[in-house]
Amino acid sequence: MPVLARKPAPAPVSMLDMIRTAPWTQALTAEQMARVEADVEERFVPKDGYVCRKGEPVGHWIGCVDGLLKMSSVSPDGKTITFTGVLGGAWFGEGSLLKEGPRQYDVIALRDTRLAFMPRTTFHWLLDNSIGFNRFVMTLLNERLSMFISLVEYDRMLDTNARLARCLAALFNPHLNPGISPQLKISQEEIGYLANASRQRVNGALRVLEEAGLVQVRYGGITVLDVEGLRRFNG
DNA sequence: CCATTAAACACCC
DNA sequence: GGGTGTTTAATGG
Repeated sequence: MPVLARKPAPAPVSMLDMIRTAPWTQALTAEQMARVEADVEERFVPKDGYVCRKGEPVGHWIGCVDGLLKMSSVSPDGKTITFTGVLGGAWFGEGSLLKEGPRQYDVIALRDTRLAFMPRTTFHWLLDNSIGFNRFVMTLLNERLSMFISLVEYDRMLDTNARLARCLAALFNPHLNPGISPQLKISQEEIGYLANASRQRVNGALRVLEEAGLVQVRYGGITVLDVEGLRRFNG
C-alpha cells in the first residue's frame, strides 16, 4: 500500500459552515457576508507546521476551521513558551492587525489543521462598516486581556496544577473558543504542549483536578465540569 | 533535597 | 497504532 496515503478526512465542517455559524457574522448584512465569503481563503497546515511566525508581517485574521493550534514564543535560550491553545471555531490575530509592526508570536499546528485566512483589508473594511463586528472584536480583545492577566498571575504563583487549571479554563472560554463543548478530545500530551508541562505531570494535575470535581478524565480526552472552578482553582 | 522530566516499557483502547 | 499509566535514571533549582 502507498506509504503516503492520507486518510481522506470526512471533512466534518466546511470552511463556509464555520464562517456562517461564527458569532461575528451574525450581525453582518448580506453584502458584508458576501464579501467575507469571497475574500476568505482556506489553507491547510499539517501537524507540527507553522501557521505563522514571530517577526513576519501580519496580513490576515485567521480562523481555525478544524484542528488544534498553539500560540507560542521561543525564549532566547531556546525554551518554548506557550500562551494559549486555539480550537476549531476560534479566530485570532485581531490584535496584530490593529497595530503596525510584525507578529509577536508563533502559531504552530498540534494536529493537521484547516484554517480560514481573511485578508487584512477585509478585516479593516468590516471594522469600518459594521458596528456589530466592532462589538465582537472589542469583546474578544477584552477576553484576551483578562486571559493574559491571568497568565501573568499564574506564572508568579508557580503552581503547576493551578497553571494547568487556568490553561484549561482559557481553552474552554466560549469567547476565545466559540462553540466548544464540555467534552473535548485532546490528548494529555497536547495539553502538555499548551501548559508547558510534561505528559506525566499533566496526568498528575488532571487527577488532582478530577479529585476536586472540576474535570472528568477519559481515554483520549477530558470533560470539563466546572470552567469557573478551573479559573479559580488554587492549590 | 525536592520536583520535574525524558526515556522506556507495558497495557488498553 | 496511538494514548495512557508507571518506573527509572537524569536533571536542575
